[in-house]
Amino acid sequence: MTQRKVTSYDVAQLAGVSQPTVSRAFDPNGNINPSTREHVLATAARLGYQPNALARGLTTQKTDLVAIIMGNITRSLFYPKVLVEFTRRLQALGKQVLLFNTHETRPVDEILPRIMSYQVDALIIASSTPGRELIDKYTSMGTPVVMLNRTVPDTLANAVCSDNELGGRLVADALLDAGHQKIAFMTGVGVTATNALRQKGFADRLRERGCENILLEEGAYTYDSGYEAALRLLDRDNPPDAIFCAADIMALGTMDAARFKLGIKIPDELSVIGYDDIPSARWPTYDLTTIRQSATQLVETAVSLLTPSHDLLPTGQIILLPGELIQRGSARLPLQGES
Amino acid sequence: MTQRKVTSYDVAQLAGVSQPTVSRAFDPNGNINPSTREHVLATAARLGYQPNALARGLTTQKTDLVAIIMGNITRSLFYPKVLVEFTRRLQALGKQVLLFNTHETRPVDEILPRIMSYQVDALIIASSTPGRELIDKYTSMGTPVVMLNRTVPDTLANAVCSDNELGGRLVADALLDAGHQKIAFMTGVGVTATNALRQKGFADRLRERGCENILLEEGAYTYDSGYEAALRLLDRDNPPDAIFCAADIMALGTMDAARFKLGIKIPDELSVIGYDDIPSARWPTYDLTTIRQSATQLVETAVSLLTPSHDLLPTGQIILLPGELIQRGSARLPLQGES
DNA sequence: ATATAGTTTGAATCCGCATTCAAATTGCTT
DNA sequence: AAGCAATTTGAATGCGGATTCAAACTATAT
Repeated sequence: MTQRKVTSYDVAQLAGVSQPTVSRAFDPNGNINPSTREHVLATAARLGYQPNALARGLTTQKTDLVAIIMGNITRSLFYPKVLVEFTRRLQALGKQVLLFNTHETRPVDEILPRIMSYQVDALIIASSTPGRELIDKYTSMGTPVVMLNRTVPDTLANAVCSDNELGGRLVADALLDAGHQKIAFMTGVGVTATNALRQKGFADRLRERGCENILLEEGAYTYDSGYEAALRLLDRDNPPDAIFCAADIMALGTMDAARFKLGIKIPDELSVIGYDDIPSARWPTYDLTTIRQSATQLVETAVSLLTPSHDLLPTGQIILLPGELIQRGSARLPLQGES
Repeated sequence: MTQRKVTSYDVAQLAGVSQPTVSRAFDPNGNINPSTREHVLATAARLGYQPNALARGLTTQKTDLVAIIMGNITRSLFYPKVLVEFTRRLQALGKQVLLFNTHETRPVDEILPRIMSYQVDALIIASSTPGRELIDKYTSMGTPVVMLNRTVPDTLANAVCSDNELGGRLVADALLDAGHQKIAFMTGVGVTATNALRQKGFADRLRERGCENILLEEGAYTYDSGYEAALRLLDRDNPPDAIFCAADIMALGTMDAARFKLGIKIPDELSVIGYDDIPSARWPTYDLTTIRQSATQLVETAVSLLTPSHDLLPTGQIILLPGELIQRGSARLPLQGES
């Protein structure tokens, strides 16, 4: 039942060579006679031998493990998509993904040491924000750290972010161009950078164009919170005629609250715009106008930062990827200037 | 920049003890003087020492790594939920998750050896089906293997599944009770066991109650495929007045196709029932009647199979978890027998 | 045939920690 | 105070491969 694992010594013995030779056979750059390699590999295959990644990692100081740390990813399909893109790409590079979930009650900093004990080659942090000290500790020890859609000021780690501020500005322009006056912003929860930047770009641009009164309502990055926040926002004396939600998933809740609970017509009486372009955004029921944030592109960029093609890995870089306004049916279109 | 990692020898030296003593200080059951332990741990903390999990795994033959293998998980939030539940629970047990994605072009069996090279303590396979040989190889080597919602006949691995056949039967009863006659089933893609069992239970029960004509249409576990399949199904001479979709996500597509493309009223002219109870199912737009399959419960059960509280791990077990019909507004309710 | 450079190979060692086993220490008993 | 068990500790070793270095062998040049 419990047969011992096959080791390189077993293969060596059966193949009539020494253990280092087996090791070399499995090293693509190993100095070994091609015929010997062939023989060793054949023997290995016969025994079902597979090098022990732990032992290998111990000597080479390289594990091919990449840790991915994510917060709550089940609010919408955006982060699951990000996760899958990461694992696909990393697997293709021969890396394996060590996955961690941060919980409200279990902050990043507590689990980081546990992660690092596995000697991961790199660290990807998405949708949760670690403390600067730890980040810098690992970065300075030579472990590349890349944050996704989060930044930590004054750190050595790199970050790849959607240009949230630009996204906010794009939405502001779209709403003003469509002639909206009473405009609201539905925030995400907490002081996540993404949330704040989307709001900042949005508010800044509105003000630049002379719109000062922005209604604010707090959501929590969930459908339900969007639904509730929309009710609070719309069920008042002077309700907004346009709502920009910090995330698509809240926009969906907003639309449903408006349409089904309050009987408000979209986009005739209310424009709703989201952020992310999750799959449901283009379902006919919603047909949500939104800022597209490409998971593929974010991940691609993040991964490229991990492979130090540059000799010394860059530090403290923040790469901003521009989003794109996807105009669909949930928001009034810009006036054609025909008055 | 690249300072060497702190090892147990460094701690030992600074603490004035031997390396084994450091090791014992970190072992909760280690035979060590409490005061010595305290001193060692303090020194370790001062140096920022963290035991190397690789080295530890090499000697103990236990890595606290659990591999999770999943196929395409971004079609709906069901599998992301499963994944998050797994990582949460496993993390709580001190385990780490090694995540793998199977791709159409990259079958499970090819990546399994790579996974096993990391000496994972257990293997969880969801939404993709591996070959029996490999499964048995690892199981017999002492690595517990648990499959989720998949089974492989005649294998030593355990499986935890929603009782798909029962689910199908529940839906059949609900539709017949509501007086439906022209009933259709929308399949998932391929010969996944879940899909086939849902269909079997559904068809069997319909036949048992005298309904022989079941329309079949093939979907692919996506919103779009559900949309398309619904069009094919409804845009014919004698269209069904009830559709049971093998997954919620297809049911959503079906509803939108019916309502928005074909102008069919739900549930007055058409009943739609799904399977899973994903979050969107209870959004007001959809209000989808469905079979609830609890991710939490599936995961909980699967994890309990990994911790061999039983001395010898059970083999070849298939645990079926009953689903529950959640009646919402997308399907006509059962007639109250008032004729 | 002999010297020399280039290939291949194996013995020894290391990676960082856990564990075995014997030695040293401590505590109690009588 | 001697005797013995229970604690506590350290030296040595192993886990499974990678790597260094020197030895053995091959090929080429003179």
